[in-house]
Amino acid sequence: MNSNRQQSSMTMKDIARELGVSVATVSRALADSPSISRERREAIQAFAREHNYMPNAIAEQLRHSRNAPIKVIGVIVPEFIHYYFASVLTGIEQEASARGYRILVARSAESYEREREICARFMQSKVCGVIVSQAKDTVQYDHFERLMAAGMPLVFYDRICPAINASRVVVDDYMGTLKAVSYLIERGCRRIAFYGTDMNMEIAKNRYNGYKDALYKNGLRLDETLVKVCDNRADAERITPGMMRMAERPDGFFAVNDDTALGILNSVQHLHFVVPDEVQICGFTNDWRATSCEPMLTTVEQRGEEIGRQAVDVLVGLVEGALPADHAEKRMVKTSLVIRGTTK
Amino acid sequence: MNSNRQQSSMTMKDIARELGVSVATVSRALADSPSISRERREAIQAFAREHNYMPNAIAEQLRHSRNAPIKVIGVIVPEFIHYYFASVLTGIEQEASARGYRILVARSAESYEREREICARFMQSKVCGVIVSQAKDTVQYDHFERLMAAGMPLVFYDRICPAINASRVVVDDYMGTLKAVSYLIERGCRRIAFYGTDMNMEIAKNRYNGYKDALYKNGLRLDETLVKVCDNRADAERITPGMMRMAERPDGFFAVNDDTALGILNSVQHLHFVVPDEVQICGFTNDWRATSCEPMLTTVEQRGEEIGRQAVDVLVGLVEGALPADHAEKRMVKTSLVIRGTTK
DNA sequence: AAAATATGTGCAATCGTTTGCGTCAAACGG
DNA sequence: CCGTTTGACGCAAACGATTGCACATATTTT
Repeated sequence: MNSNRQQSSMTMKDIARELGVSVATVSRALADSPSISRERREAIQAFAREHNYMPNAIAEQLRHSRNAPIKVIGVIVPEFIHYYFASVLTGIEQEASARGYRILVARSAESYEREREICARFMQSKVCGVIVSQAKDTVQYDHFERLMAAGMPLVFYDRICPAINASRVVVDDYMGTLKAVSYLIERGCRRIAFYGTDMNMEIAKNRYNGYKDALYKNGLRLDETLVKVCDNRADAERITPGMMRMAERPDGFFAVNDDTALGILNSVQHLHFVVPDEVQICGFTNDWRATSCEPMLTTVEQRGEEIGRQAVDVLVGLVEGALPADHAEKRMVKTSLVIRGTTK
Repeated sequence: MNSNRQQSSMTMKDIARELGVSVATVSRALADSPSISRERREAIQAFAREHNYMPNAIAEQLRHSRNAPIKVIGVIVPEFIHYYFASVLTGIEQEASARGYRILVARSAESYEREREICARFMQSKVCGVIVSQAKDTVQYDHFERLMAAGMPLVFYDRICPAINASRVVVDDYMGTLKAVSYLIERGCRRIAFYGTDMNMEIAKNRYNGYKDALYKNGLRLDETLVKVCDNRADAERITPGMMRMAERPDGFFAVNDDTALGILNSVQHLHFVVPDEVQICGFTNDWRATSCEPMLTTVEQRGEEIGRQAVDVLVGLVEGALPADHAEKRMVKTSLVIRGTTK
């Protein structure tokens, strides 16, 4: 119905025509090439500035597509509203922008289907690489394999894909959990419950192993009745009362994320247990809510921003050739335990 | 040091050479043009599929730059980790992706300087339009004006720029606040405190007006000692105790966001006031933490996703010409009051 | 059998830049 | 005064895809 937008496209051709020179001269003048006479150069630059000429990035990219990479990174995030992913995204944006890259962002909504579509779109948008954390849903990896086969640099963060030998940046789940559970033991806990995610995600296994090893190293035995698949608040509130009514009730809880930990906290308080005197609780992430409960939550700081920055660092290395194309760089970011009121 | 990436670029030229035809024929064959013989067409298509050829988006865009817009939207967000902005971003991504657009995302970190740089980068990335919520820092608008002067469609959300007559999608701050404060009055509050942001942001004024009008309409008078500039938890915890020790202490609080409301809740509980019996509290946003406090927070649902979707709808309208280029579409998204435990 | 019509292809220009190479004039050395 | 160097610029090809037009065969019409 309506006319199309103008987008104020002043091109080199326009400048050339206006100043009666060739396009090549304009190009060189704007690139400050010494092979153009001072006067002309300055005249052209002045003219360009006045009419605020901006080079057409599309054309530049097309021209350079043989050698220079397009500085756009595709980023796939399961959800924006989770504190952890938002902080990773912050780190990614920060580092990318510092390195002169832009980011194309998409949300998988934890769905394999959407993840697939996004990969396809990234592929044909000619991004220079992809940074991704898998959807929970994802159990087949054809889309990632297709990217790799096409030579697209790929970096996983957090939720990695064990079946694919790609670069990855993860938090040190094992040590983080081991230290946290050790701390609970040190503070007097003897029966520590573990609320974890479905074991098909790599991070779930590592945290579980950290938990087990902390127990063993401290001479405690593993009681499987204390291990539950539970990774959200609602489930935690459903399961916890039963746990607390066991003959030998837990005196400590470790949860794979703060949402779950908060559910536990709420549950035990409703049952009139005193935290941390009777029950101690430790979460994982250190999100917003960890400081808005009473008492405040002891938790493992997951350092999302650092993970994001590292992911970009690896990807840019791959893209610019600092790292061999087929190299799979594996980095681990250290956690730290943030001690607050839910532990003694 | 290392060789450059391959990105497996199979071009039409490659197909043409391999099959001994011209590039034009390949182009037409892939476009399913009937002017190419059946056999050739199918042979070419098969070959392309097998070698998974993907059209070079860059080249396509360059070619179409005269008439077809580039389907990439630039999005500027102050912070990713705030629940509200994360939900707006979710809405933007969802609608954009549904309409076949991709989003280039950047974070201003509440800084005017960064906002400026981002605008410049978006400009030369040739995005088809920009969706932005201003940084708190921003008091001059030259960067936005430059975008508009260049004919770039621009849509503000949430924090609009009153000095610029651009399209905008905002939440109904006035009515949201009016309804919330009216509800507090209905539940028995007579002295309601208002914690608001610095009044140079449009949303702050509107919420304040909603507060005032709710008071007047219910025959209460405005007491300026109950109005504070305070928009975060730390400040709320600093200010609130003083308020509660006033001769005539407030019996209700309205805060411009949930973070602040939670600070109030925490403060008054430490002073051993019972919520909601002695003090009632209402926030604004309905973020994650609103359900992880005790009692849970009554708050105004801000519907970030809807705002994001509407913003994309307006922008796409502008880009594709459904709306006149110079039209400034102003939309308002209705809020709803979510009643929980901090009110009677 | 000549002319008109299909049918299937290729040529070349185009989008906006970049860049190797050629050109042309002025200046220089001898 | 002629050959060579130098400086300043233009020509044209290239990046990958699209498309109007021309061209060459076949097929049909008079």
